[in-house]
Amino acid sequence: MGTTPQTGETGKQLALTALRKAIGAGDMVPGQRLVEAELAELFGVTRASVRAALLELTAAGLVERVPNRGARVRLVTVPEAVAITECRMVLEGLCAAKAAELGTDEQIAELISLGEAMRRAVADGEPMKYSALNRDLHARVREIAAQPVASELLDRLQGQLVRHRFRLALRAGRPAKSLSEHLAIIAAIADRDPAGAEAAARAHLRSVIDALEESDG
Amino acid sequence: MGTTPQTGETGKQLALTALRKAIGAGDMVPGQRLVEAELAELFGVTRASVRAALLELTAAGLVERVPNRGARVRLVTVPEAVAITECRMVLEGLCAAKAAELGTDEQIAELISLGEAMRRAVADGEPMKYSALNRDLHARVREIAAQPVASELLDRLQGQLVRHRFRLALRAGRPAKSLSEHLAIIAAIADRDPAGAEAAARAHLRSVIDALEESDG
DNA sequence: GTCACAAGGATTGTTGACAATATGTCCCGC
DNA sequence: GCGGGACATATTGTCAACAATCCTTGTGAC
Repeated sequence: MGTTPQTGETGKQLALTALRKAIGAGDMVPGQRLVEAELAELFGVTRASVRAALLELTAAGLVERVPNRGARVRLVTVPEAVAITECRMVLEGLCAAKAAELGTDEQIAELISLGEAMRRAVADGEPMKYSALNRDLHARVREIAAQPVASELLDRLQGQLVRHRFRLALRAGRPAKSLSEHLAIIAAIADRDPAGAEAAARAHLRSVIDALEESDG
Repeated sequence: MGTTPQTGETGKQLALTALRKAIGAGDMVPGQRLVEAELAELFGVTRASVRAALLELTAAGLVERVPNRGARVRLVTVPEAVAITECRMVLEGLCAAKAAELGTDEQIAELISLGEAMRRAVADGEPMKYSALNRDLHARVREIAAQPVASELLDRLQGQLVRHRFRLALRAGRPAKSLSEHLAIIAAIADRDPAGAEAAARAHLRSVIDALEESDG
């Protein structure tokens, strides 16, 4: 879903994916000006396409636009990242509770095996693999919760944190702490305990917030 | 904030406010096609402005767009309204808890007087005034909570519910129930009790969800 | 030396025309 | 009578040129 860079895309879609990738990869640093004409030439599309893409990214919260002064890559400060994560906290809590309510046996078995894979990744010292599994787990929980609205909001919030999440994954000792929190979420969902699942999800993101606040600078 | 129809607006802003108003007022019914050229002539702006406005409204969740087939007013089903309200529930819970934490004495005094005004509005049988005060209260709580991120998400969600909220306000007996729930939220915030405020806010929106589900059709 | 002001340059916002795409219809073959 | 394919139409997506706006820089008066 996230990665569909089909060749036959329309100009706007092309500009959109290109810009998303560039911002995510850090090629465009926060605060950098995004001049429509430059981007148009860079991506080989017209200014109108770039313009549409910039509008969409503005709505997604990735770029900032001032009426007659242009667009810049949005800078997400640490306090803002904390506020975003607080919202994620309650929304993921909602999803975890719903998942505990609605999950089928097979879905829960999948979650458990995902948890096992995460445990192995940490044991083997593969932070990148762990990070990928981490995303899988959150996505899976949201899918089970069958809450498209919450899921969309979470996507939106997540999109603004690419830079911070990247920094966080590299902190020593973080994966081990994160792992036990994730396993607690899985256990509560497996127990069909909505309140417990919500509490576990919240505890996890509270811990992410603490880590964020320590790492300011 | 919501109503700024300044005359000197740019074309896109003009189209945006006009479309918002038209959809909110019900002039454009859900499912209705929104043809760019028609709207452009109707509002006296160019197609590009209408286009930009439609993109923004799509991001806001008010209209639906399929790539080469145009835009329609988005239809929000009752189950979807429930899902939206569930998200509101946890986010407003977060804001209420934060408000209980951060509110100054004056701010809390304001909330209490707002609650008094609501009580009077119900006693006097003025549902419209009550509804306005209701919006004021929620806005005020969010302002005290100082959570721009959550606030923005709530705005977005609220925007999709205009039609349903309208129907809900007219239900008999609803204001009285709603009033006591609101007073409970205010009391918990005044007691500086974050957990209690969150629980009260959740209880309130849970009751809204129940009312929504009863009123399907 | 500093402030006010005006010209210049760069960038966004707008306009109208053009191309691409999807839908609906009609006719033809079976 | 029914299904399939080509045409006509309506609508969106794209393009290049124009107008409006804002920032910068340079100049002159005090």
